[in-house]
Amino acid sequence: MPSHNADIAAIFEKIADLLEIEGANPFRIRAYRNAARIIGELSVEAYALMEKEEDLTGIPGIGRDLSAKIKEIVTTNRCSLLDRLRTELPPAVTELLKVPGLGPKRVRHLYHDLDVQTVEQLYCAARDGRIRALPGFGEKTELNILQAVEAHADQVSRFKLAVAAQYAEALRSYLVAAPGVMKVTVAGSYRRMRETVGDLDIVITAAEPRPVMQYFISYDEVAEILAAGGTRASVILTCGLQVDLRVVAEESYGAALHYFTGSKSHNIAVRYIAQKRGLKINEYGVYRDGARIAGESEESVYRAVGLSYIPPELRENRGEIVLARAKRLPQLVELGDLRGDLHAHTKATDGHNTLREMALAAKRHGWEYLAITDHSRQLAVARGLDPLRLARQCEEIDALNEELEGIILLKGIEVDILEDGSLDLPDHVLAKLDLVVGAVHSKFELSRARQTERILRAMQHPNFTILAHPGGRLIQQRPPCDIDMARVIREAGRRGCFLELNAQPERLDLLDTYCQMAREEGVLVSVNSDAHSTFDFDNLRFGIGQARRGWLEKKNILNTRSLGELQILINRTMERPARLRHRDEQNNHDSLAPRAR
DNA sequence: GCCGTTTTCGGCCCGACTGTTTTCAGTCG
Repeated sequence: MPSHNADIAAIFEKIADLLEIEGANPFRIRAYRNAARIIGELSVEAYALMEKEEDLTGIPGIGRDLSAKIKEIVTTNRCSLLDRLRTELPPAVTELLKVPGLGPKRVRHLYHDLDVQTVEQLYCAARDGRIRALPGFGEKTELNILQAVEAHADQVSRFKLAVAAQYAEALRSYLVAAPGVMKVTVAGSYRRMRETVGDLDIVITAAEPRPVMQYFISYDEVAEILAAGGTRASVILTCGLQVDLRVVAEESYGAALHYFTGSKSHNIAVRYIAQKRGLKINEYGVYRDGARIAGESEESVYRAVGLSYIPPELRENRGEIVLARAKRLPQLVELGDLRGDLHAHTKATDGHNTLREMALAAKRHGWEYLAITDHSRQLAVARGLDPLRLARQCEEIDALNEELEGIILLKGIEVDILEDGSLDLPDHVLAKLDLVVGAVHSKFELSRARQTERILRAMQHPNFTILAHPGGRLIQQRPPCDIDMARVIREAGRRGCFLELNAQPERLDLLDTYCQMAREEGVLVSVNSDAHSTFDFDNLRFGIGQARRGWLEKKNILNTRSLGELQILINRTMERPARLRHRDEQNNHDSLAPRAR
């Protein structure tokens, strides 16, 4: 089996770590880190490109040398440079870099002078007082290392976006009441809507920074103060989340916000462009010959370097800068563009609300339609529906549609895709529904070939509409299934099927890179809540965040369509409630007629 | 190690805070 992109990325990261400890050229190290990121995010496998004899040096950041190393890794599962580095340094020392306060220089000293190779050995050396004697170290540093290792043991590395949001929003409402505060914005990966957040970066404008800093570190939930200077402070909250806060003057708000939103890679690229134009960008503004020319808003920062405004979700240095220069950035979808939701559950299976409650909640969100898609019988733990119970639910939906104004319920099912790719309900049952959402809920560990075939076969069913949570992963709990997603997306395009972007905070599945692929293949994505209660509709904001990270526009999203347009796209003869049929006839909506697939 | 709207060689983002120094290196974001 050839190496996957994730394997290649891990090798490049390891090489970068080891080179850094060796004291190699920092730009060479950066090249490996860049390459690790780029390969890790690539939406197509490097080995697949090689099979097609495509030139890997066409990938930005991959030159002749790295291209050769990728080929070496793919064909031999080894990398001779890494093998050589391993003979010079024990690979475990790279673990020491993860200890806060330890960088490559200190790790090198610890290894060469004290033969410290592991975190355990580091802890013993600190406890025995051997570290303070090293040049450049002192008693305080030794104590910090001791505490960092102790804290490291039970540290949660990243927080799911929705969890971080709870802490961020509470802290934000505390901070807006700080003395003299004008603006408070949570920046960083939170603002970029990454699926997980490592820490919170908060930018504040205020005339006087010091009272704000004092107010911040007095927050009830602050467990530990890591640093607190005049304009910048870092704390750890009781939940374990680190918060970095920066206070700047009003005139620097845009520059500071840009800087603290990142990503790091995006910022480096933008500053490089500035440098080429004889400008300097820092968190206070954009400068020419020491004179401020921009920085009060992010728009002004981008304008100063000849770029159009880049929304935070795009700032990953994945090609957005080239498009911003050409003024061809996508017009990203917004939460308000949604006209309905195509995946929701009720009390009939594992949901918590009745049909009526879900319908009324959807109406309150201002939507035209809501698809009811309870589980099918195979999912016994959720009391999945058999044909009889499903038929009863359909009757209830018909009755509600006749009664309720301003919202239409669609009759659907979240049907299990069985191991062989068949669907969990008979064809004649599925044929009666408005839409069929297919999902894998078992046998996650099948081989890539079998898992891919399973899904392709399911999509070939004439009534199949949407593939739910395509990757099957649960963030930080379950890895994604091994699936050839490129093939699945192409097949969806051929069959006229759609892919779901499931907005549940623990799923956020389709991944952003696959959203980009779907967009390129012309496959529409349905951003669905998978609501199990009326509260879950609010999760759609995270789904829309992920869609925006995947460069999706309103036109790329299935459920931004009106009911009439949706009906054409999903190609079902929906039995419309009598009052709507009457209106249709009056308006002579020819375009609503279903089209043959 | 990559890259080119000055360049195939000589560049490669920038500043705050801490601790160990006694003017700055290391780390972090």
